[in-house]
Amino acid sequence: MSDLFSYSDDEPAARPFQPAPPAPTAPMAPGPAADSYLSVLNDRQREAVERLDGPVLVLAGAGTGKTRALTTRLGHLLNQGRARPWNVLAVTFTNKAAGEMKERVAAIIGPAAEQVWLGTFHALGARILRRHAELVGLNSNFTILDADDQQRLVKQLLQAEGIDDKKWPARMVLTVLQRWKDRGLTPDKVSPGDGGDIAAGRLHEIYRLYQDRLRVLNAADFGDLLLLNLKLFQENADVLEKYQQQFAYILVDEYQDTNVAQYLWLRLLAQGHRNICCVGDDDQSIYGWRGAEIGNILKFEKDFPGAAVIRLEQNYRSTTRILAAAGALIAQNEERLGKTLWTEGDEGDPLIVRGLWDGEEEARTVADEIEAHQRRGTPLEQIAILVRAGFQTREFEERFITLGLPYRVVGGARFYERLEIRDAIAYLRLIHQPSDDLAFERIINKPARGIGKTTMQAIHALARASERPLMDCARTLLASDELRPAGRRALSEIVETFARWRDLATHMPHGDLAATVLDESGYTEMWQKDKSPEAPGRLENLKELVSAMQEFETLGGFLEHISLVMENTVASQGAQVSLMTLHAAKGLEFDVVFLPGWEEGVFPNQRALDENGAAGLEEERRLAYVGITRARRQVEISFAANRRMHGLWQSAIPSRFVQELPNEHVEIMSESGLYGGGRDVDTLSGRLVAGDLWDDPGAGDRRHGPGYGRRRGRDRPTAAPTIDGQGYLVEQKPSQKFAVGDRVFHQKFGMGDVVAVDGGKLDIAFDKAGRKKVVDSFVSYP
DNA sequence: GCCGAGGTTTTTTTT
DNA sequence: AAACCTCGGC
Repeated sequence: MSDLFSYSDDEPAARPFQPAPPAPTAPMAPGPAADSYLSVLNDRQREAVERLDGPVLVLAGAGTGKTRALTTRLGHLLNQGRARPWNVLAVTFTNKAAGEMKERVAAIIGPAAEQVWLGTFHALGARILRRHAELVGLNSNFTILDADDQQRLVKQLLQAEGIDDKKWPARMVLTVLQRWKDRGLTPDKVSPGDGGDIAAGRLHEIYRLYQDRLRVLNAADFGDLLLLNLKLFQENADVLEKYQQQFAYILVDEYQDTNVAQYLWLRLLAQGHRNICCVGDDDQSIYGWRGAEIGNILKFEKDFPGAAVIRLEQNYRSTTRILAAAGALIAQNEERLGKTLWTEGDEGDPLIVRGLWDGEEEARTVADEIEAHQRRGTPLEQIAILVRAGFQTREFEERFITLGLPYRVVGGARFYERLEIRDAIAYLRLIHQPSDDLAFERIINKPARGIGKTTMQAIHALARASERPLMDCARTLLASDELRPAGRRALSEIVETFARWRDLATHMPHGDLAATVLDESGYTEMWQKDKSPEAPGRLENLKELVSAMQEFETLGGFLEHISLVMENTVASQGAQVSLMTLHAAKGLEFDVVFLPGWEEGVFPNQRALDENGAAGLEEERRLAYVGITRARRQVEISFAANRRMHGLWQSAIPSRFVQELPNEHVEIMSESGLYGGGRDVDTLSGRLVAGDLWDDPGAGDRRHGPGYGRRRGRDRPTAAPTIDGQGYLVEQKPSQKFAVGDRVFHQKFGMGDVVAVDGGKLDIAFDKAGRKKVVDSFVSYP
């Protein structure tokens, strides 16, 4: 019996898609309008656009015009009259991608683009769910919980169940729950043993409690938006059929990032017309940690027999050397469909790889290089620094601030995640949806209005006993004699005020409502009285929130926006260098890309390696591939020999990815001694030589001297670094063996005693620098 | 219920 | 090193 609701890893779907119907008999006659947008496409892209029927997989390498093909396809099928806008489902992963697509489609077909079901998986899932919420036990005004809400909720559950939330942090518990949801597993599909010993071996129980709690709160988390769609479709054949009929054409962007739940959702919806077109690049699958199933794209042809597979391999972005380097790197991965990018463009410059002494020097060097690029005419907004993890931006920011170099951090702390904004939203949520206990708890006594522990305990006790929302219980308690007069008065006042606001919400524009609420609640006043330096900024943010609300038709619409979109509202002003994580950079391109922090443990990230082994390494490598392929003209990679992490110095060795780059496309600029740590350069397998400026590791202050920042190409000083393509592949000499108690010398930290030995890593108590962990090759006997 | 001292933990990536 | 948390004193 077929089971479209379940997923198997290695077998084709129980009831696979039928082969594509034969291509339309009458060839389409492209009108003049069609010509204009089709003529700019290459043959492959054009095929991806014109093959409208049956399942199609477009394997689109980086920079091959993937978005253009997808968007044009959407415009084309509407333009051809194949479907009405609302018969098309177009799914993306990010709101940004959705917005871009909407814009481009509008350019082809005009305002009708608005009618297309175009959005992220989550936004579309929510849209469908709101229409049928009652069928899955929710009210249509359900709240979408954000990460913070979820975590608080799990923490409460753990504590209520007497599970040590130190040993099993809510964060960790939630991650596993989310992975289950990503895989389409509802509590009934999870066995008691599946959680391992997490949450004292009671994770499945916690999962069930968590879901129960969400129902009571009339809330859904991100995973539920998909999961409840599946439940809805599974239990209501008529609803499913309606959508299957409606969506005559389905388009999916970034297919390599879909998780199992999303895959099942698509597979169900595609059953109606079987016109599904997925665009993706297995080499850019970098969301495995979020449940993305690279297998979805790898087995597309099995799932959709007869699927047309179209490869887009002509790259319009990068130089041949960048493509060659990226290609050689990614070729080390086993799990891939295989693509070879090519370009008609220039050869370009080699990639630059720099070994530097420490993180500070790395930041200094990158900043100087950026200024050099700027002088040579590259605008700042065409330069990006891409890091593995968010915290790595800090060193660069500090350097840029001292230099006065304008920069922006993309995807950092988000507007809607700020404390004051979350508080303000909690007020609005509670007005919109009185059973939102998380919002209730957040603001019922903020600002302090005399609702203390005792009152809250009474409310909680009743809520637990009656399984009713806190706001309800508060009201019940007010009608009883349970509360002490002081608490009662305070509670009564705020509860009544909320009732009044709720009434106000029905006739007042919600922007005004928000202003009124913030004012009357005393929330604004609380920050006005606050003397902390952040307070004025917070008030600014609140004002911004109120004005942002004006753009929305309804309060519900606004709340949906903030739960799902959550994008940074900071508009980029003027020319700025971009600073972001590799993940955030996907889909973007820049003339010049800096890739710092290429050290083992940092990139590839140690935890990715520890937790996911070979698969983790491959994902890290794909991340490197994404990074390199962001660049049009120039890539500058760097690694530091020493880095301060968590307050202590750590030594590191260059990332294995450095060595995986092809010699002929790489130019090495390393400080002498960096690889070997005090060892003579001659002991390296080649001639890794640095310029004279770099020979003295203590020359920190001289590094801004003449000649700095122009060590490439024609500008290179005559006594310049000799770059031998074979040179940098460092043969680590067998490490010298050190023993506990040895007296040793380190270039930066001076003399010290070995306290512990762990393989190649030494724990050393330095006389001056304190205790550090250091790789043994940086240490020698005095 | 608020504040500060002291101790601990942090850093993977995000719809 | 900085941010976060917890606990004890007011």
